Amino acid sequence: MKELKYSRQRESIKDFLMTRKDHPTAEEVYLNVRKTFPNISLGTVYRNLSLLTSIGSIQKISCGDSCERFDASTDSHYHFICRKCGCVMDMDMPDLSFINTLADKSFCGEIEGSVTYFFGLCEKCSQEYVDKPESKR
Amino acid sequence: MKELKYSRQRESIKDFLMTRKDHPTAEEVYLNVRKTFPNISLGTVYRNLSLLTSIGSIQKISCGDSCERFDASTDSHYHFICRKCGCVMDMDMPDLSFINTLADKSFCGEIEGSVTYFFGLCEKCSQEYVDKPESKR
DNA sequence: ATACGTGCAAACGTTTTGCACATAC
DNA sequence: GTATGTGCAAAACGTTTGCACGTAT
Repeated sequence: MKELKYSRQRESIKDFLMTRKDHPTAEEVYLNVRKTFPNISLGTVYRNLSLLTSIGSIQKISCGDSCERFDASTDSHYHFICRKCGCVMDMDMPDLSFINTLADKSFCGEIEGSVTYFFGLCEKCSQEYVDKPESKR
Repeated sequence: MKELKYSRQRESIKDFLMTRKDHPTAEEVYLNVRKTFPNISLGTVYRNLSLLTSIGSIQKISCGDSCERFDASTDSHYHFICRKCGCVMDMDMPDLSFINTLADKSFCGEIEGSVTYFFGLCEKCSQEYVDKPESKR
């Protein structure tokens, strides 16, 4: 069994993620943590992000984007992805886990869970659509 | 506006996808289409897969896996991913689009749609769990 | 003292792209 | 004839890994 030792870098990565409500990519984490640890390497960031994910301390979000994103809040919640600006936001909405029961009814294996992403236009981007004349969209 | 010209390679890619109910990766498409066009390049496969996706002729499935998968059936349906063998299967289950309405109620932007993936054990893998003694799992 | 973490750089797997040639129209 | 498609190879991209050194315990 592998023992977990403290590291300032790991703490700093986790701390940074906790300050953010958007969902930074590994690169963004790297650029920010570098302000505190100028010599930290991208490899270390990846290693720690994946370690933190595996111990359930953070959550990895795979949203069909080219790269993974990370979220310090690990309680189950839903994400929205804006098709225009690409931002990823938390949704504040009721639990949907009953769809797993629904799925199970017509499925022969074993449903353990599900992931749902919503997409569309975020508040800011949908405002722009309303404000601008069609020609400028 | 870019004009779309016929190509035998593209047709062959689409045809191959239509014969498959699992959801091949670009690599798998490449290996199979190569039986008909031994000189086809992986680049051509990627170019055509992304072109077919953009005209809505096929569907791209991003399931947090390392690579994208492609599906010739473009009507909205749900996918299941086995956490053990990694297979991706279609779900035969009722429409869930009402969750978009549900999401919209507590959201400030504009919900255009959603993607849901179910995960767990497929029929085959869940059978193995039942058959084998715990020590062999 | 020793196991675990780090920085660095090289390697990896997937996908994209620049180019000259081939093909559809 | 011309715009679009292709094959090839190189590059880009995000991510992982091997190694020697550093640090926590």
